[in-house]
Amino acid sequence: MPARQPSKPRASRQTPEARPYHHGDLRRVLIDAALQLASEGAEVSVREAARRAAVSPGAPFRHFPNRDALMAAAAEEAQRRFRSEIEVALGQAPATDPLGRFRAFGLAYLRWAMRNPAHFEIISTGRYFAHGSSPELTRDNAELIALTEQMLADAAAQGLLRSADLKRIQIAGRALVYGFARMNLDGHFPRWGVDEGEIERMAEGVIDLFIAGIAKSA
Amino acid sequence: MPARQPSKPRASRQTPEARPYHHGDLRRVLIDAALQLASEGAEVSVREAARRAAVSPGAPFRHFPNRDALMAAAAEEAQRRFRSEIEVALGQAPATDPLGRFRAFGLAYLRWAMRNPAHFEIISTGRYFAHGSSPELTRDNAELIALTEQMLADAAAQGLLRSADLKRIQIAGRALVYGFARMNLDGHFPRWGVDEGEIERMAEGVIDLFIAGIAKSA
DNA sequence: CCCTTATGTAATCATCGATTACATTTGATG
DNA sequence: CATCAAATGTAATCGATGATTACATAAGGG
Repeated sequence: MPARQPSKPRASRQTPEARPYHHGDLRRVLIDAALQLASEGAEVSVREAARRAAVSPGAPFRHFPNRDALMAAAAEEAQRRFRSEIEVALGQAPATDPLGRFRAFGLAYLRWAMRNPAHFEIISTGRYFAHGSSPELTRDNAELIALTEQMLADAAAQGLLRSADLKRIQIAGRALVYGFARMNLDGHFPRWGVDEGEIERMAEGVIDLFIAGIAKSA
Repeated sequence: MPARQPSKPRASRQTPEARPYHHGDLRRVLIDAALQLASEGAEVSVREAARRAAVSPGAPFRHFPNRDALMAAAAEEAQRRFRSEIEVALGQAPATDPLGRFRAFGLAYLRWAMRNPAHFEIISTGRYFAHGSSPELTRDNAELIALTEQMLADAAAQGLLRSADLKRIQIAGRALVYGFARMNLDGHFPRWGVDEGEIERMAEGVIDLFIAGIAKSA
């Protein structure tokens, strides 16, 4: 090991490989490590995240009271990315076409879920941390739901829908998209997933089928 | 402890509380314990199942090579119950009405999933054991899927469907029903679950909406 | 400068899945 | 019966994990 002067406490200025005692932004690094582990298909453990951050196994507990809190923080980060992508997609959809916006929303939703399955699972499953334990996640999700309700209300106002039961349509739409994402996650799409774009095309087809089903006339 | 005659090897005939060395049907008891644990919301551990069977922590591994194998066996048992209930429902639906059978199938599927959420998860999620590791489960599931495909083909043959893309309809239907079940599982139905039947009524409504969407005319 | 607070380490614990060596039963075969 | 091999259960142990505790080190404000 490199020579260490015991009388000089300023460790931050030591040899290059001498890591300073304090990490800098361990909390953030742990969240990133957790998301990274998940996306690699590995199971997320606090210790492995600590290992990746080159820090002792107990260190993470200075930033998170328990494993669930780390997962909740990771979920919040993932949700920010998810939501950001959806908002970009909606920003390109004309406000005058509510069903078009509905479609764009569903496409962006599924696109992200197909490409970030592990992160989607962390966000949605409530297995890694207690369901209502993250107000940010709850509020964020409620806002997304409110968005879709607004689109359906607009569509109904323009007389575009066959049924007036918006609640039912909204639940069905959520179930359809959520179910498609989870089928992908849970391995229910066998080997026509060899073509990367195949699943995403099917997602598009399913969304279009649904919209055609709720839209007035043909 | 009760007197024990060391010269008499016939342990099965001892005092009432003296458990025989061999359990009798440990394999089955372990599977039931696993399903019981899951339905109680507890996480299933091999040790806890062994505890409930009043057996040593190593005993289960005489019947299952590892935890996943136990979960797979539990999944197979759950799938039998699931499938049995669906077949009963289909037995009461007239063969001449394919869309009615489709509806009955979806209702039975969701009814069981709503009432046995933990077991539904074990069957469907592929998190407790490798996905293709149970041929029985795979085959069983494929048969259920084939059932729905047949219904849709019959409906198309009778000219009941608006679209000829049966594959797309079938995937959408699966996603819808699977998504609804998983939303319930993952806690996406907040507190209008207080009324027990409320969710099941919503499930019915969603299925009807879907069928109305794919059926020809109105 | 000192002292409080934040943050990291080391050591330790209980639980879990899994393996190994050993003990007990069962049941087939002679 | 008697014997022995196979099946099944136990005890002890291992490595990994989440979590806690006591202690060490750094940072920053009086």
